[in-house]
Amino acid sequence: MKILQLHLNFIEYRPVEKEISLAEDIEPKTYRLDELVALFTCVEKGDTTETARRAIDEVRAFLNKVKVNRVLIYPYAHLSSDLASPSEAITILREMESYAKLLGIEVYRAPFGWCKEFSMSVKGHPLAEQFKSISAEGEAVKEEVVSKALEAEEKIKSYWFILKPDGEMVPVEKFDFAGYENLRKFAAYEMAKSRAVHQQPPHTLLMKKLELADYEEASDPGNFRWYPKGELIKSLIEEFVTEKVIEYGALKVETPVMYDINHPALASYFHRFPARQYIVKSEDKELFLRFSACFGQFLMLSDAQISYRHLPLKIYELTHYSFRREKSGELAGLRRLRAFTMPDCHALCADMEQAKEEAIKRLKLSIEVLEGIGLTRDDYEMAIRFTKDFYESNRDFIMSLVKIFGKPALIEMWEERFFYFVLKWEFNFVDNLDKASALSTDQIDVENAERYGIYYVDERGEKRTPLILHCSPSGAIERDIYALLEKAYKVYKSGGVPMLPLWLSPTQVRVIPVSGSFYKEAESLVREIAEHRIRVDWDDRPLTMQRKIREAEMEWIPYIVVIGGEEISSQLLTVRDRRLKGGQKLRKMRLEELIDEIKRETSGKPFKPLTLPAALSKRPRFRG
RNA sequence: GCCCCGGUAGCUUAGCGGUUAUAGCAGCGGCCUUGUAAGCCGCGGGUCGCGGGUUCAAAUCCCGCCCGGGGCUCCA
Repeated sequence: MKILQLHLNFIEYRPVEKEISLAEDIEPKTYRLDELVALFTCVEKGDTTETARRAIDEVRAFLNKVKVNRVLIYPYAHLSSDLASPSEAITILREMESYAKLLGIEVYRAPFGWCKEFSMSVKGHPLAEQFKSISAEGEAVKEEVVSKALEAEEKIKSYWFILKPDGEMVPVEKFDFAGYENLRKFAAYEMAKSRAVHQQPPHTLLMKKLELADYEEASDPGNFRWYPKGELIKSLIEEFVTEKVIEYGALKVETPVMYDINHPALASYFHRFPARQYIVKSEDKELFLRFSACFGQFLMLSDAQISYRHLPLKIYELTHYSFRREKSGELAGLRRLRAFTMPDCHALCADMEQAKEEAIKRLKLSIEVLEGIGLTRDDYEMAIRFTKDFYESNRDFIMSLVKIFGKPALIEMWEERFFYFVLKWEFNFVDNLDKASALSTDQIDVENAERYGIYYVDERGEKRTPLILHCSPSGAIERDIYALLEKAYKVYKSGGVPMLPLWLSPTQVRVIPVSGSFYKEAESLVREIAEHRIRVDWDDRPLTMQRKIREAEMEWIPYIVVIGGEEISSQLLTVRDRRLKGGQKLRKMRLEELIDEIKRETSGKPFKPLTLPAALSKRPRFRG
């Protein structure tokens, strides 16, 4: 017996005409049921009333789980090629019905032998769609989940290890995590993934308080608004990542954000995860919003003429945005969004040797990028995932990844390949709630070149399929900001002073005149500093100096310069340095020294002006 | 999507069946103006998330929806 079990919002069906003479008598009107579990049932040769009862026992366990007590038994022959005879089938279906009634289930049965039309709405939770195969012999009942991805997940067998930089591979349960607290948390999160935390993630409070970003109720959940300061930080990181990837040698392109659901090259991708897409209905077609830059770039590459001389060929796009309609309960501040900004760099490689060589370069690139953004190796943990086959023939390569990273890494090894890649690594940030999320990642893809018809021509003039690496050197930009804010909060929690890297601080220098009589001097100081491409502003509001300093500190401003009579007569500035503690906070320095110090510390990083007025009295408040 | 928790002024919040719904910060008006984390006085400001219901009476109780947080699950 085969049962397609669906948890429904509703179903409507209408018997249209009898298909066989044995068909049951019934009034041919429209029947409707709400909030139920439908059992599309196919009776096979060899099924008995015993099979029927066992099937209902199975179903009842599920009903308890989803707290539903209404069931529709719907004869559905299309699930098997080994059907029982109609008379047997009717008997068994009736047995299911009466046994279910006996168990106190509210049960309905659609008529057998009719051609019926029906429409229904299936619920969206992971257990809503299940396929059951109930055997006649009474052996264990198999339960399969219909979604291909979930099916793959079931088959997957993972073996977890810690790989040390010296090359030793230790099963996770035998590894001594002393001194590797962060790695322990990461491993625990990856392997168990169940942890009850009832706390607002700290970064969501900070993103509002610092006027960086906020929820936008008028949009879909997980689509954010960005205030001027947040937009500045975000676009600075975007530009930095882009500069680094271009320096690495990638070709920067731009591709559409939406694609035709019915395009042959994309259909298989789309239909694999239809519930995760945003759909846009246009005049005569349906389009889905991209969840990564893969399609656009692959379609472009499949039209390109590529020679082995061009390889490795690197292509890059910064997606504004990528869309993933994550389930509402999965969204979390800037950590998990439905619309996010994702650098995506692919590399076509001639063969595995070239792919490995290139992967090493990209690993180093990713470390540099995170370092530049302000995350050191203490802030993230490495995971490497691969198939057993790949491991056996590429041990040295895997070791070298860990050696470059320089800390023990979490290893997940799969018995067989069910994704499109043979290896992938990630850097994962562990936050204040002990949640881990991936930042940088790279994958070795052995499948998509063929699927998209991407070829290169080798030395002998023959068409060959390249390998494709998929790398995001920083991960989603929003997630980088999440990591910076969570890191700042960690510092704060342990008694330190939270701040952003100088090159990302919206205001780098705040000038505060001691009183109204020094506004002129303050303004000209601001002009002078701004000429050096430093983000400087000044507090011209009618408040006390103490108050202005307090507010500048609450904005995490790295340098606060107070200007009054002393500074003007001595030609020395009094600079309050956020990084210093207590009595040491105040430094006496010449203007040129301050400028030099800032230029030195921000060298190699992009600069953008803050799009807010330099005079604070002219600034609106976006929040509180 | 399901389960649990929450939503009161721009922000943080008191009130949790019974006068005209608290307060601080912010905003606006005025006063005050020299040394490193909150100067003083006054004035505005509320569809108590939205919709429905129960009640003589609802911010308060019930139902549905929206938004946020957490969990389940998932992350191509």
